[in-house]
Amino acid sequence: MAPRLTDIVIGLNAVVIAVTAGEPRVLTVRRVTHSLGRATANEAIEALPFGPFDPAGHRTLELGLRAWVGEQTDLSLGYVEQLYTFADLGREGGISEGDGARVVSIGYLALAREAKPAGQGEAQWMDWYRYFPWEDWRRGRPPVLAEAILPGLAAWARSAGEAEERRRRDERIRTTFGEAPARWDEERVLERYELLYEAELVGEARRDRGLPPADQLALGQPMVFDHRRILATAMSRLRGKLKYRPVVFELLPPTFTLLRLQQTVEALAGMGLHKQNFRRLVEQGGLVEGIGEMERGTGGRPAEKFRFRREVLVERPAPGMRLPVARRAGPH
Amino acid sequence: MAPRLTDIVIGLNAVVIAVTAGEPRVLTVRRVTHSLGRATANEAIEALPFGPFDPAGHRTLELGLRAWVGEQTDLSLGYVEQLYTFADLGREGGISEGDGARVVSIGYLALAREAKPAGQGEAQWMDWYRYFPWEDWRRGRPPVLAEAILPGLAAWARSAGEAEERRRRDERIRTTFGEAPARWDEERVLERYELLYEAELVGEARRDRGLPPADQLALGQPMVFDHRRILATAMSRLRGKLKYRPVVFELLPPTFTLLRLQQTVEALAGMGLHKQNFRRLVEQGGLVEGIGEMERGTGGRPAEKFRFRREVLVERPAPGMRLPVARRAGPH
DNA sequence: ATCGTAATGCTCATTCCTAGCATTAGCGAT
DNA sequence: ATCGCTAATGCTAGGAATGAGCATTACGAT
Repeated sequence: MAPRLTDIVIGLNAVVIAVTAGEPRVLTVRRVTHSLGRATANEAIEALPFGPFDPAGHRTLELGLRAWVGEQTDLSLGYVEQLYTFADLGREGGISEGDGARVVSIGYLALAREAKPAGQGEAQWMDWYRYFPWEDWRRGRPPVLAEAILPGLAAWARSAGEAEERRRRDERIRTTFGEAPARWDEERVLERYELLYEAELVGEARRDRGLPPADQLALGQPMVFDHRRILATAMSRLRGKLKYRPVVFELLPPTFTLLRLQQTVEALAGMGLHKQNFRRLVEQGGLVEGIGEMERGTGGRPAEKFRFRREVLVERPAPGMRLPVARRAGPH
Repeated sequence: MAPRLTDIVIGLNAVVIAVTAGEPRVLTVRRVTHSLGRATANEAIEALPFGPFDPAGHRTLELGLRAWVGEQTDLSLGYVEQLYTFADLGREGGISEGDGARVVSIGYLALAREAKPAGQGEAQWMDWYRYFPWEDWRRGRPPVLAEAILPGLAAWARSAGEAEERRRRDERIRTTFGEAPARWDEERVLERYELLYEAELVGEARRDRGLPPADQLALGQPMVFDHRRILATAMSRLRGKLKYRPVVFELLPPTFTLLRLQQTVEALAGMGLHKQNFRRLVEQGGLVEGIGEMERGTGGRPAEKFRFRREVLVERPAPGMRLPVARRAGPH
C-alpha cells in the first residue's frame, strides 16, 4: 500500500441555475439514501447533480464536473465557476460512502439559459426558494422570519452559557438577519444558513449528528450531504456577482425585454427593484442596447427588445447590475 | 485495492500576507526541487508554505492548513479564507510527486499583523511585487509594461492562426491590461498572470511543458508548482475584498494613523490614493474613530491615532475602503 | 525665525441616486 | 369607437456622494 496515498474521494457538485417564468430554479436529482439513526427504509432525498472526480480520467476539475452533469442530466453547461471546497468531518450527511474514505466536496455554480424539463433521469428543476423560503423578499418580508426563525434564533442565543457568548450570538443574528440597526443583506445566504445550522433549525443539523428530527418543523427543504450548504454558497456568490459582472445574461435568451431582465434579477436577488431606475441604470450603464424590434402582447404597451452589449466588457472595469431597491414590496 | 479510491494528494497552500513599512509581503519557504528538462542539479526555489491534507488527522481543511503553517513558520494565523482549488494536469511544475499521484491544490489566503523575521526555518517574507512587478502602480505605470509585456503579448496575439482568434486575443489583452478604451483594473491580477502564462512570458509556462527557459528574460520571479498562480489568486481576492470588507485592519496594529492606513491600502491595491478624499471616506464611512492620542515624529504635524470601529459591521452591509484614486502618481 | 513635511479643514462643481409624476400604447370588454 | 387596465417609457426635483484642489496648522531640523 502506497505511503501517503490515503483514501480521499473528491465529490464534484454542481449548482445549475436557470430562471424560468420569473422564478429561479436549481437542477436537482433524487438520491436514494439510508437515513441513519432512524428506523425508516431507504428514501429519496433531493440532491445536486454530483459525482466523484476521476484522477485518471479528468484533466481538470471543471472538465470532470461537466462530464458528470452531462451524464446525469444531459444538459451541457455554459458558464461554470468554482465555489468552494469543503471537507468538514461530520457534515457528510450520515452517509459513510462505503468504507470511511474521506469525502472532500467541491461546489460549482453553473448557469443555464433555459429550464427545459431537464433530461432523462430523475433530474428536475426546483424553485430555489423551496430550500430557502426566508430568502425571498420580492413580495415583502417573508412571514417565516417573524414566525419561526427569529424566535428560534433568540432561543438559541438565550441558551448560551456565558453572557459574553449570548451577546456575540445576538450580534451575529442581528447582522446576518438584518435586525435592528443592521439591514437585510441579500448576499448573506450562506451566513444565514450556517447560523440556522448551528442553532439546529435546519433538518441537516440534527441528521448530521445522528439525532432524530426535531418535533417543530425544520426550516426549508433539506438536501443530502452538505448540498444545501453548497446551494447557499452558490446563491451568495451569484447574488454578489450580479453586481459587478454581467452574469444575468447567461440566464437570458439573446434578446429580451427590460421587464424580463428586471424580473430575472429580482428573482435572483430576492427583492423588488424600482422599475424606472433599474431601466436607467442598465441603459445608461451601457449594459444593454435596444434592437429596433418590439414585443407585443405584454399586457400593456409593447416593449422594446434589448440585447446585451458585449462592448461594455472593455469599457467598464466591473459591469454589473446596481440594485435600485424599491422601498416596499410596491408594484413595479 | 479499493475500487474508486485512487491516488489523490491534496496540497494545502497558504498565502500569508503582511504589510510592513508600507510594503506588502508574502511568506515564503525555500524548496529544493529537481529541475526537469535541465542538466542542472537541485536548486532552491521559492514556494508558499504548504503540506498535504491528512484525511485521518485533519478535521477540516482549514485546520490542516493552520497545522502546516504553524509547523513550517511558527506563525499562528488569524484571518484565513479559502481561495480556490486547482487540479490541472500539467501545471504541477515539473515535479512528479513520486509516483504519479494526482495533486489537487487548495489555496488559502491568510492575513498576519506583523512581519516578524518569521521563524526558525527557511521561512522568509518577500515583497509580493517581486513576483508581479507589473502590478505596482503606486509610482505610476510600471515601465515593464511598455518595455516587455505589451510587446510580448502583441507578438503572441499576432502569432495566432486565424484572424478571429487574433481579434479575441487582442481584446483580451486590452481588457486585462487596461489598454485603449479599457482601464487598468487592479483586481485582475490572476487574469493577467494567466494571460502571461498562456503567452509563455512567465517562467512557469515553459518549465511546465518541460522546455528550457527562453532566452529573453521571463517576467517576475517564478515559484514552484502553481504557487505563483495561487499568489495571484490571493492578490486578486484581497484587492477585491478590501472594498467591501474591513480586512485591512487584520494587517494593522490596533491603533494607527490615517497615513499608515492609507499606505497599507495603497500597498495592497498597488495604486496611489487621494489623501483628503481617502480620509473623508474612512471617517465619514464610520470605519474608524479617533482615540484622543497623537503620534509625534511623523515628519510633520502630529497625527491623531485611530482605531477600527467594529460597530460598522452591524451598521453597514458591506463596509470596505472605497478607493479614491489619485489622478497621477502624485504625492500624498 | 525659517523651511520642509504632514495632518487637517473646507469648498465647489459634478455625477449619481432616490422617489415619483406624467404620458404613451396595446388589449379587451362594452 | 370608447373606456379602463396594464405596461413601457420619459422626465425631474432634491439630496447624497465624488473628484480635485486650495488653505491652514503644527512639529522637527537648520
